[in-house]
Formats: sequence, structure tokens, C-alpha cells
Amino acid sequence: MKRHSFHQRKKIVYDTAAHLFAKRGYSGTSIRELAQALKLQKSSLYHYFKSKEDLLFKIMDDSMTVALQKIDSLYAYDAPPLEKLRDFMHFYASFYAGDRDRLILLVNELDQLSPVYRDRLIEKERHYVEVLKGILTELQQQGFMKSIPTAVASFAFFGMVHFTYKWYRQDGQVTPDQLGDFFWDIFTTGIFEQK
Amino acid sequence: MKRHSFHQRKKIVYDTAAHLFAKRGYSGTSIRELAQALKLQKSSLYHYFKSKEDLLFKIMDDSMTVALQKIDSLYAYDAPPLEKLRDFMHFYASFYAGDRDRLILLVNELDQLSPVYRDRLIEKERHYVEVLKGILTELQQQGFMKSIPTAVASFAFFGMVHFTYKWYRQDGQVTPDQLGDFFWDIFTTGIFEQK
DNA sequence: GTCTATACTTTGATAGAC
DNA sequence: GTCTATCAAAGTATAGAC
Repeated sequence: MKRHSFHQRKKIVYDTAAHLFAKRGYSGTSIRELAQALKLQKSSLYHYFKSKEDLLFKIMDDSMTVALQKIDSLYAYDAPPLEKLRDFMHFYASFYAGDRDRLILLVNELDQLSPVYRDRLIEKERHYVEVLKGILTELQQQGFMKSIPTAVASFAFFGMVHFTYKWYRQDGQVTPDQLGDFFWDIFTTGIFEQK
Repeated sequence: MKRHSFHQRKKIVYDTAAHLFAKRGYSGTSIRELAQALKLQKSSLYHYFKSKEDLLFKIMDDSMTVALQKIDSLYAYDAPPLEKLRDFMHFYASFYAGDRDRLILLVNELDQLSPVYRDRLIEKERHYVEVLKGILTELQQQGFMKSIPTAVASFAFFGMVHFTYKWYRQDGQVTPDQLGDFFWDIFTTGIFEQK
């Protein structure tokens, strides 16, 4: 560890923690185990975070912040809603296919945080949903979309994407980009053959 | 508690455990907390299960067994694949909308079990997936379905349904049956307006 | 920054009286 | 079947030397 800079070491600590938390759960992972994985003593870890909860929060917050920045940058320009939807889906599907550990934490471990921390993340989470709902509303107003509630449709989409961590493997036959294509296809026109 | 039969008491214990495990996670819930919720002493609980892990396993196994029985009974008769798909989706969507706690455990806590227990459940889980993949394969052979990989389509569906625990509330505006309709609609023909 | 040593709490589980 | 009492192990976190 000493061969790296503080920032590099910190990243290793956080990545390793994210990996263990994702694999065995936040509550199911002890500081001891994290220390063993890093070949450090428990006490040494507290140089990189002030508590276990603080560690989880920072991992999750960083991940959401990065994702939100990219999503927002997708909308700096004014595109037609159909194009926005396609971009959103491809970005979202591939972003988390590329960082499975973080996806797992964001989906599963939010409730492990105490209210103060949790509320700050829920607000960001809401932002994701609102972006998609906004696009769908636009699509409906322009007559492109069925009259399904935008909330139901949004959560159907997030369900498809978030669930990928249970089965999708990046080293398999389907690339993240293809995955985005499949999801786009299913979500917009369904699995049935068009007549 | 004493006013009920052993079977009734046991059900209360297991339901309460399922609720706590779902809410705060298996690792995040202590036997102490469960005892408090039931107004019993910790030690008294061990009359109903032999270990915490045993408790989790039994809750999950019971739930999967019931679901599998119902799913299999849906296929005792020979229906066209289109009808099977519709039945499967409606059953699945409404079954777990009605027992949110169990759904959460099945989706989230499988990895908390040691291999011996886990493997038995994974086998049952595989059965769910195989049923749906089988239906989709039939649909493809008969030319009703696009050439999307059946695995991707299956997991897209399970993602939509499993994710409901994050947002769907039975006391809201959408009934479980309507939810099944919406999912059917999205999954088969997508959110876009048909031309 | 990392170590040793330690404080203190909470954990799952058992023994044995009633 | 529920209780009191108790245990060993594991949990998070801190103090202070180097």
C-alpha cells in the first residue's frame, strides 16, 4: 500500500469496501474482514473514514454524483424526447453494467444508513426518476406513448436495469451496448413480433 | 401468544421475522430485536427454529415452494403459449405484490445462506426462470416473438416484477391486477403508441 | 500511516429452573 | 413453552507508541 499516493490508497480502500459490501452486504461485512482483505489492521482503516456508516455513505454518494453529472450533461442540449430516451437508456444500462458493485449498493443498502445520510441520497435518487418521468411525459404529450402511468413505466424500466446485477456478466456474450439495445427494444416496442 | 395454537404462534414468529428481515436486512436484524417485537425472551425463540440461519431458510423455502406449486398448477393443462405467458405474468405480479416481505427476502438475502442451504433454493429459483424461458422459446418458434435472447427477455421481466417492492404499494391507486396488465402491456408491445 | 493494545457493546446460542 | 442467567465470540471504535 505504501507504494501508492494517499489518493490511490484511499481509492483501493473504497473499492475493496464497495466490493465486500456488495458481495456480503453492509451489515454482513465487518471492519475486520475489510482490514484482512486490504492486509491492514482494523485501526489503520480509520485513517480513511471516520466510521463504517460514513464509509458506506461516501461510496454511495460518490457513485450517484458521478452518474447524475453524466445524466445532466446529456440534457444540456435540446434534443427531441425520443432521442433523449434512447440516450438515457443506453447510458444508464452501460454505466451500471460497468460498476456492478456500486449498482448493488445503491439498490440494496440505502436503508442501512441513518436518516440524515439517507435523505441526502434519496433526494438524488429522486432526480434519476424525475428525469425519466419527464421524458416519458413529453413523449405522451406528443402522442408517441401509450397512456400507461409514467411512474409505472419508469419503475418498469429501472427494474429491468437495476436487476441486471443478478444475472448480467460483462465478460459474457452480450456487450453493455447490446444490452442497452435489447432493453430499448423491449421497453419501447415489446417482445412481440410487429405485424 | 399463549392463546394461540403452536402452529398459529409459529406463523406469527415467522411472519414477524420475515417482516424485520425484509425491513432491516437479515444481518441487520438481531434475535434480540425479533424477541422484542414478539414480546418474548431471546431464548424462547429457539423453540421455533434451531438457528437464525435455519429461520431464514425456512421462510424463504416455504415461500418458494408455495409459489412453485401454483405456477406448476397453471401448466397442468395444455394452453397456447400466449395464454400461458399472460397467466404467468398476472400470477407472478400479483403473488408478490401480496407478500412484499417474502419477495424482498427472495431477491436480497439468498447470499446470506451458507452453500448447503443456498443451493437448494437456487435450484427452485432456476425453475421459475426456466418456466418463463420455455414459454418464450415456444413463442419464438411459433413466430410470435422477436429474436431477442430468451434469457435477456426473461430477466427483463423478472427485473420489472421483482423491483416492485421498491415502489409499489397495494393500498395505492393501482391494483395488483392492473399492475399485471401494465406489465403485460409493456413487456409484450412496449410503451410506444402502435401505428 | 500503520501498528499494538484495549474498551466497550452487541451478537447468536445454550443450560437449567419452572 | 417461557423464563433467568450466562457464555464465548465478534462487533465498532479509540488511545497512544513508532
